[in-house]
Amino acid sequence: MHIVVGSAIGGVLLTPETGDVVLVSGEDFPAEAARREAEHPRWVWDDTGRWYPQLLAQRVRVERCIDLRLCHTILRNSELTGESELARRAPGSWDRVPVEQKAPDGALFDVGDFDEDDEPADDTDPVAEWSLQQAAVAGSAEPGRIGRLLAAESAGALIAAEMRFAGMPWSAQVHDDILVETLGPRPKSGERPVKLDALLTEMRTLLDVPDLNPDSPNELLKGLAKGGVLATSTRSWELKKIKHPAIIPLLEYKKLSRLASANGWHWVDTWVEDDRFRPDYVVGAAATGRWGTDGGGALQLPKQIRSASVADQGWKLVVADAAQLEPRILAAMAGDREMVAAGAKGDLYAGIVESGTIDTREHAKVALLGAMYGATQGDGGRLMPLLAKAYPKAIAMVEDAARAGEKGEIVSTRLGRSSPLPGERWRELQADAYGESSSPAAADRARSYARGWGRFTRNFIVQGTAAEWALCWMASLRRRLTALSPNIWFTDGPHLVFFLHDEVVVHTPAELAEVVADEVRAAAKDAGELLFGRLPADFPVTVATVDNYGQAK
DNA sequence: GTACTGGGCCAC
DNA sequence: AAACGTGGCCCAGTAC
Repeated sequence: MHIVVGSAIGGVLLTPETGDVVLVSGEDFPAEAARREAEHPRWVWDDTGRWYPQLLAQRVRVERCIDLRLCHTILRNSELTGESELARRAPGSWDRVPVEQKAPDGALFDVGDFDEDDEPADDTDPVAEWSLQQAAVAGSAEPGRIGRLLAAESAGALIAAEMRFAGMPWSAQVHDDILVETLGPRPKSGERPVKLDALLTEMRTLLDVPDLNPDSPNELLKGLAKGGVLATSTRSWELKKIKHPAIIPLLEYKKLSRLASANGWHWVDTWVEDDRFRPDYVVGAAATGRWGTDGGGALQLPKQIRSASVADQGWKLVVADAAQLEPRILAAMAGDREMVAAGAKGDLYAGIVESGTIDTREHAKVALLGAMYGATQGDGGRLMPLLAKAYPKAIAMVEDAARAGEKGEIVSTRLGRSSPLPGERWRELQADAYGESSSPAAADRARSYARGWGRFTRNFIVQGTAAEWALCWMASLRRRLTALSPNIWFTDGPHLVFFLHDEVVVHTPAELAEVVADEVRAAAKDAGELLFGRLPADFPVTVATVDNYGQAK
């Protein structure tokens, strides 16, 4: 049973699969949704971010949905549905950025101005779009796979909205303590924290450059030169190679100033309210299906401040991450039983060493990462060929994906998310390299761009399939957590509060922490089966039950 | 003032 | 050791 939700003059139009179409006022919509949720429908709407927050605000939670815009994007691009009517149509309103989303710098996209020549949009009816999508799935060679992807993506949209609603526990007080400890007391605006100031004074003295400006790479380079330090750039790892007493306070300065600017007092003021951190998750932000965030920098919470995420009194954080997820995805996807076996004992890299393929764990790691990223130099590039001998199936799969990308072809994940085509400029460059007026330089450049796109497609299939695994993991975990404490509002029981590629955090009453940990593991098993059936591939998760996020790992 | 780019660095 | 994928964010510098 599904119910399509659309807006109409006078309110919200509900179109159930069977039964009458109903118009309810916007005000009555949450109550009506709550009433119908009892029958466990799948809600079908254009953008989860447009409908679900108002439901959550009225304490209405839904079990299942289809996010038409997210699904539209997948279906338009997927190789599995390339022949569908939906994919063959000219771009329309479903291919546009939804009106709520913001452009960089905070300006709103004006959807009306998207294309001046466009007719007024006549394709916005969600019922019609839903029919097209169902037809696309039904006509696909792999309806099961693509269908699972759409369900998982939509579950992700619900989870993103719920995590935003719940917020991640965040103690402004503990965060402030960390800042005071490392930087000194909060300075007046425009002033440097005292510890940064002391480091600057020390640098200036050691270099004998009283006007050294450490905040501009250009100025810093000049200042270092004036003090007799010849650096080619101001990157930390470059500076580390230089032996000079001023380098030590400089590196410390860079570290502290990063903390102050990215996650300092201003960050807390902006992103933490009522001891909750609420980033805006963007489902499917990356082409690979990985999520992004809009504001708050939730993709890059430095380890330094994670201990400020503190569970409520009587509650715990259950922090779980999938161990070596991407290489395991690679092994399972390729059906490489040797590589799967290497990971069976828990540490895949150690398993590779044990098999006699590569000498040390560290080498095994860079070689495998190199295979997935397309390393050509250093240890990764050098050692990767050893893997090709021991694990031909796995390595052939990523190599094939790279070759396809170099030719400008599409590659796809396990469930059928497909890579975009390279841009206009990329094609021009390739065409120029074969044209009559081609020069050796143009050919070199074309080859270099081709290899670049090959690295993207090589990584796409692994990163994208790992993102699918993570979506399935979370979707299953969400169901399981709800089942643990049914009939109560979800933030009063164990619930997801954070997600980062291969890691989740659940905020839970302490007495349920152990059960939650079991459910996290069980959900990982579900995810493996959803993607790979009964193939004997393990996706172990490490689980830590802690009082604050900093204690995990 | 706003828009854009590159440098640098954080996360996975 | 530092080149090899996906992001976000802050800052400085520059163009308008």
